[in-house]
Amino acid sequence: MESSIVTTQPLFRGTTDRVARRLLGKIVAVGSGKQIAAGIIVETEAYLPANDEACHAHSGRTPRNVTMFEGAGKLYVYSIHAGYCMNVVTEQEGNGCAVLIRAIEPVAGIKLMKKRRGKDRLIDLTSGPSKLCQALGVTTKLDGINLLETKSIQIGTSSSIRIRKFDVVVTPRIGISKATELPLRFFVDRNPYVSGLKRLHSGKTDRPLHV
DNA sequence: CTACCGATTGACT
DNA sequence: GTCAATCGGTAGA
Repeated sequence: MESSIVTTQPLFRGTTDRVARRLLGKIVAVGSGKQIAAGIIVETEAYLPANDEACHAHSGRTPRNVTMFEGAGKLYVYSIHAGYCMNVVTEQEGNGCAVLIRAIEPVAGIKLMKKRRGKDRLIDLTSGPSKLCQALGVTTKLDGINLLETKSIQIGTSSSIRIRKFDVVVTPRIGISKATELPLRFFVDRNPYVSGLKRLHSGKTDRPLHV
């Protein structure tokens, strides 16, 4: 069921906010065989190349954010507090922008994710940017990797995973102190794994994407 | 070198 | 609801 994720270059093409929207409903899979862990992306945020004070690249290159300037399709992983956050770099080389993956719905490797997280309930595995990195085993070792070339981590579609039709909700980004008004957070309406304030959903959060 | 600070999480009132 | 632990990155002396 976790077989062959199809990753295509057009998936990461276009403006950062468009890519953030497009990544909803796509599969992210890390590892292979018995050690695979995977989920469906249900929440993202866009960090723009210009006029975005919340973007790590806003003040130019630093050792941490170099990957953000390496063009669409690179994986940008950084450490924050006691964990990691993973992003898909967007747009052309030199722009400095990315899409943060904030939440996924688990679909494969649940046992492995529970072990890595030290939690047993599904809702505690991947309902936040640092949680999902821990569940998937993503660290800064994967920073800078090219998603179009590697098999260590794959983001795309899978013919063996059926995705339910879904509505998208757009809100300001959360957890930041600058540029807090820009509507650059995208999430799957009513999906229980979305992080943050659940009252922003249109109804009960009981609608998994995996069917 | 020291000091400050998060694109967070989890424990607690 | 509030709040502190945590640690690598960053800026500044």
